[in-house]
Amino acid sequence: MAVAGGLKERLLAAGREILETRGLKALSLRAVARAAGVSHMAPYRHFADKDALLAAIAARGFAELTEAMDRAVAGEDDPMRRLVAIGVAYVLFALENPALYRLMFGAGIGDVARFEELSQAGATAFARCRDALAVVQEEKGAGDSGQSDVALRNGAIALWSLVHGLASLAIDGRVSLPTGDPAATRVSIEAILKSCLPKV
Amino acid sequence: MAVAGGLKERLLAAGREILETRGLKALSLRAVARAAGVSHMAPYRHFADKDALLAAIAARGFAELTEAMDRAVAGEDDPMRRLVAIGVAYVLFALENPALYRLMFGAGIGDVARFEELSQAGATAFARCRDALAVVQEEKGAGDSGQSDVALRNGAIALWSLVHGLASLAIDGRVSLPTGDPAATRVSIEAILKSCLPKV
DNA sequence: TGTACATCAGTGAACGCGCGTTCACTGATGTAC
DNA sequence: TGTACATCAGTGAACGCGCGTTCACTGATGTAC
Repeated sequence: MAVAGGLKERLLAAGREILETRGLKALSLRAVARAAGVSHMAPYRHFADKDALLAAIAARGFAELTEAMDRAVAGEDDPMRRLVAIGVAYVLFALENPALYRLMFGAGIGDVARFEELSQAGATAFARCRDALAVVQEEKGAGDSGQSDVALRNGAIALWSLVHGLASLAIDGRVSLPTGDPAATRVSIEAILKSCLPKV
Repeated sequence: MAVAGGLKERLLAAGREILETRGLKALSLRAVARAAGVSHMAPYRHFADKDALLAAIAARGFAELTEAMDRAVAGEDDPMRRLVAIGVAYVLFALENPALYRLMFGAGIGDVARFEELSQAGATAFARCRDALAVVQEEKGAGDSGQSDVALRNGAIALWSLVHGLASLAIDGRVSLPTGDPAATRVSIEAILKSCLPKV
């Protein structure tokens, strides 16, 4: 039963599907195999074990998130506006893929540290935030030098914390954002992020 | 076998213990009963089901977190310093109780919304952050009025996002903070938080 | 003071469940000579 | 062109596991009369 794309791709797609329709708890190896129309042992041809399959799905999630951030800044030149656009895109991605987002941060995976591909994909997404912040900081403090490396590192961690925290709280229902109108959601996220972002 | 404190308290304590020593996955109803030295059915005398037990443990966690923040600001009068102290205490609490912290935000609980006690305890903790921020904002913009309610709401959500995000990223190993020396940990958290907090 | 009954905390056997993983296999495809 | 063998993706039965929950129970304590 060799369908176009190969079983590996089909398993990853089936996993994504289960994740968003039935949640993290339903994402078992057997359920994924079932959804892909294959015996429950077939996934072992492509993944060492269950966690390897989950980690691969999570890594794809980070790649998608990175793409979403890239799309959000396309055609925008102002550094501060780019930074805000990235933050908004980040939170929106989490809102649209809540279970995937949780999986990306290790929920349900035994030992996250095993999977280099996953931490790399996460680092790439983080780098988008950090780079956008760097441009804003350069523009602001054009004159000073010295300890700006530390300032960038701390600022980047704070920025990531801010968007990750808001995304998590919103997903877990601890903070409620307007959900009906997409534009209203964006405006609301933007207002929250701006209340913490460096003024320009 | 009626030991001082009652079985309910012992079950909650046993749950806390398992959580920190063996993690969230090991926190089953049967394991808690076992650790409390009681049959696996005994917990049903005190909790409707497994999730009710977990939610009770989580609610205690929020109460502890609130206490930790209160201790952190005791004897400190400067509003901005109070705000930072609360943030640092928040993140430190999460670092010291990672599995409990995850449980507090619903990890492993089927339907968090069922448990009013839990969401109340969370709201109380959140209120500590919001109130500390309110004092800072009052002091800053003593003259203006008008839409400060919205500004406070957004600022409080951003502040909570910031500390929750940093706590989560640190717990999940996505951000590494100095762990050996407690003082160094504090300094590091403070530096990160300050790079995002309103300047005074 | 004694008897009969109700309440209540905890017991322990049993259930059905889906899980991850093992094992030995089938059957198609590729390759060496 | 044909034969023998290796490789490889997927199969399906079977395993042992711990789980949450059901059920009928035991034995101690409280209470009414």
